[in-house]
Order: sequence, then C-alpha cells, then structure tokens
Amino acid sequence: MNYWLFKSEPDAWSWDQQKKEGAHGGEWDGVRNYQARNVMRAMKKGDLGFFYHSGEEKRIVGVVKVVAEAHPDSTDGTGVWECVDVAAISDVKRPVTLAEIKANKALKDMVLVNNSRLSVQPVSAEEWSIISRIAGLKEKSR
DNA sequence: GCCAACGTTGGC
DNA sequence: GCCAACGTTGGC
Repeated sequence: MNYWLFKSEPDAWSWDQQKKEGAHGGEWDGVRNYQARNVMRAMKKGDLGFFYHSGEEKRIVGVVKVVAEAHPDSTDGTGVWECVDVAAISDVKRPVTLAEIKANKALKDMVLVNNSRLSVQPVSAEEWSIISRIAGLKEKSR
C-alpha cells in the first residue's frame, strides 16, 4: 500500500465535487506535467491519497482511494497524458493546514513543503500516519 | 498583487 | 545541447 496527495484549486475541482462522484469515482484528469504523470503511473488500485485544497484554503480536506490505475486521460487528444481514477472515501474530522504541516518537524521532508508546485505527490507511510492522526481519521482510512 | 520556483519553448 | 524568454502555479 502506498500513499499519495492530490492537490486541487477548489474553484477548478473541489472536494464537494469529488464526493458527488461517489464510490465509483472519476478521472483525475487535466494533469499536464510529466513528473505528476509519472507519480500517477506508480499508483496501484486501493492506494490511498489525501485531497488537498490549494489557493485560499491550503489544507487537507479528505481522503480518496485509487479505483483505477493509470490510463489515457480522456480530456487529452495527444495520447501523451494519463490519469488515474479516484473516489472520495472519507472526510477528515479536522482539516490539516499547510501551516501545521510546515510547523511539524517530522513532516519537513514532505513534497508539499519542498515542491509545492507538484500537483500529484507521493506521501511516505510515516507522513501518512502522522497526518491521519492529526486529521482524526478512522482506522480503516489510515 | 507580487514573486519564487519550476517547466516549456524555441533560437542558436 | 545550452540558455534566454516566457508562462503557470501557488504561497505569501
């Protein structure tokens, strides 16, 4: 099991919209960055990810599950870009802000802290554990 | 609104 | 293959 973080401007694609897609989920489409694409290629069905709102909010607001592994992005005509499908599985009890993450020494190596521009990121098992505890997540979505 | 960081493009 | 110019992202 690996862990990830999906970043989105809520104006472009919000956690509410993600939840409305239900358990079946939908494409994490629109990514046009090779590094982010490669991160998605490494994902396996059943992996978990944090859903992060960038911009005004700058906080983790939910947890998603990878429900389909990398496949061509239906919004791309060139055949270059791929995406995974993700489904919302849980709200966080308490959102975890970027400020909190930055203030936590154990999280100083997070990609979110060091390469904030990467829109799809890996999260280590340790980082996942720390944040999910702060977020008040239930055991099954850790 | 500004700017740093990063990626892409295109001329050479 | 290098690098300047430019565009975008996202935090502040």
